Formats: sequence, C-alpha cells, structure tokens
Amino acid sequence: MPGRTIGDIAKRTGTRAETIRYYERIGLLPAPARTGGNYRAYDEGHLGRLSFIRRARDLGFPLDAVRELLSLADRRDRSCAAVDAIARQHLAEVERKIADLGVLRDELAGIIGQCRQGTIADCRIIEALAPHPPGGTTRLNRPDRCAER
Amino acid sequence: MPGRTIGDIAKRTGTRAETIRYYERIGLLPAPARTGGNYRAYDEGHLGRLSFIRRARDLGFPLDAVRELLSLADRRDRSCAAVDAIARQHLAEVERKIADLGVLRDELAGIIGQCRQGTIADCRIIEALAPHPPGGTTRLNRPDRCAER
DNA sequence: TATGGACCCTGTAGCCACTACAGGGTCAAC
DNA sequence: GTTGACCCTGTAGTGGCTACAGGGTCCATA
Repeated sequence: MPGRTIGDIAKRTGTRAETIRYYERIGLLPAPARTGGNYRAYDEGHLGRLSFIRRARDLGFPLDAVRELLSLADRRDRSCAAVDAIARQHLAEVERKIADLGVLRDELAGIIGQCRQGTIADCRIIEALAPHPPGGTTRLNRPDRCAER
Repeated sequence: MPGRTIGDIAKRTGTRAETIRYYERIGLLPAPARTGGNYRAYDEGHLGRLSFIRRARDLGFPLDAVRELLSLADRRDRSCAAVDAIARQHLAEVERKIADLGVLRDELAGIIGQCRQGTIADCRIIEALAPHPPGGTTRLNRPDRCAER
C-alpha cells in the first residue's frame, strides 16, 4: 500500500482523524494522494508536518501562528528573528493570561472565604454579585419562559 | 418614557447592546416591555439582573453557572451550599488553568531562551517543534494551494 | 461466498460567548 | 425635512475543533 492511512498518522501524532481532515480543509496540511478506494494516503512529509503542528498546538500557539511558523520553517537560510518574535509574542500572551487568572483566583477565593454557609439571603457570594440594594429588596427579574430553541 | 433603552443599560453595566439581546434570546434576561416604536423598555429589575450577570461573567463564571446562580439568588430562604459549590468548582477550574498555563510558560521560556538568533536552519525554536530528522533533512510538506474560502 | 466489524469518505451542524454585519425603522434636534 | 444617533430583526462569522448522518471500503473469518 502506497502510504499511511489517516488512522495511522492520527495514532502516531495523537491527533484525531477529524482534526486532521479539518487541518487539510483549512490549508494547514496539504491534501495527500488517494488510494483506489478514495482513502487518504499520507507520506513521511505529512507525518512530519502534522507532528510539527501538533507540538505547536500543544504549546498553545494559535493556528495562525502555526501557519506562520510552518512557512518560516521551510526557509532554512533566513534569520530566525521572525520565529523568535512569534514565540515571544505567544509567551507574552500566556503570561498575560496567567496574570489575569491570578487576579480572578484571588477575587474568587476572597469571596468564597466569606461564605458562612447560611441562607442565600445573607450569602456573601450572592451579595458580591448582586447590586447592593439601596432599598433592601431589589428583586432579580427572572424570565418567565425560557426562550431556548 | 416608560423605561430605559437598551443603550442606557448597556452603558450602565458595561455590556454591549448585542450581548444584552443575546442574553434575552437565550433566556438569561427576561424580555422587557416594548415602547410604541418597538424599542425595549427596561426597568430596575432588569438592570439589577444584568448587573448580576455581568459581575458573574467578569469573575469568569460560564453562562450555565450564571444561570444557576441567578435561580439560586431568588430563593432567599434556602441554604447557600449550592452557591458555594458552584463558586468552589469554578475556583478549582481557574486554578487548574493557571497551573496548565504555568507549565506552558516554562516550556516556552525554555525554548525561547535557547534561540541564538541565527538562521532558521539551526533555530532552536523550530527544532523544538520539528520532529528531529534522522536523515538530516526531513522536508516539511507544505500545501501548494491554500484551500481557504 | 457471505458477513461482520473496523476503518474510511463527505457534508453539515454544534460547541462557547459573543460579535459583526445587512437592511431596515424610530426619534429628537436643527 | 433632513440629519444622525439610536433601535429593530435575522443571519453568519469567530477558534478549533467535535459529533453526527449516511454512506463506502477492506480484510478476516465462517
């Protein structure tokens, strides 16, 4: 047989077959040859490229960045400054997210720590979310019928 | 005029009008009365509920959790154990994300630190992504035409 | 030779939480 | 009466897949 099946490279790279077809559809992975029965037949080049995509994704690079990294990887004589820039930008993004989530965690932990396990009426968590009622009892307006589908 | 416009409560809560209409569509915010010109006319209850949603979202609660929190907030005599559970679950999720991103950050930083700003051919970042070529030159298979729209 | 089951194919729709139009209507000020 | 800011509905798009539905292919076994 003249190549690997999609299930084979899926197993080898830890990627689902649907995802591989998706990568082909969006032009990230080149369309492979087909067998007589219309099965995709991948070669080593595909396997390498898919591994690359997979590792980049595991490192959290968005697909656009992966696309750029792939096209940069092909120009072996060029400077890798562009590669460095993409990676640094992603690192900065990851660090920003960590910082944001840290703030969130502290806020949440602070709110939860105040909960005395009483009734909802004096629950600190609800209180932290509800707009502090000036008159004492601001009713939250709830939907009478759910508009879902 | 018999109520606030959508633009008004949008401004007051820092939510976009489209988002408010979206919340109405999915049954999170009750449909308000309408004016003669078919404009939505919100009351204080709506404003309170939207503020609640907004704060919960700012704390990162997914909409399903917000929905539950809202329905719990209405039963003032019940125990707030369920509220506490939702909040703790969310906190755990946030902490998990922080941990995951921390691992990612360290990996990225390690890779980037090795970049010597030379050519792509010996770029450590590309090397970290590419499958270590056994024969020396494994070409990454790139798509000849991009299948995009 | 029949058949079962594991795999493969295409195409479409769904997930989350919005966001961005297109194509129109309303309202108040000038 | 006309401008411009707002409002309406409905649909489609975002990222990165994932999950079908409804079929076809391939190979081993009975």
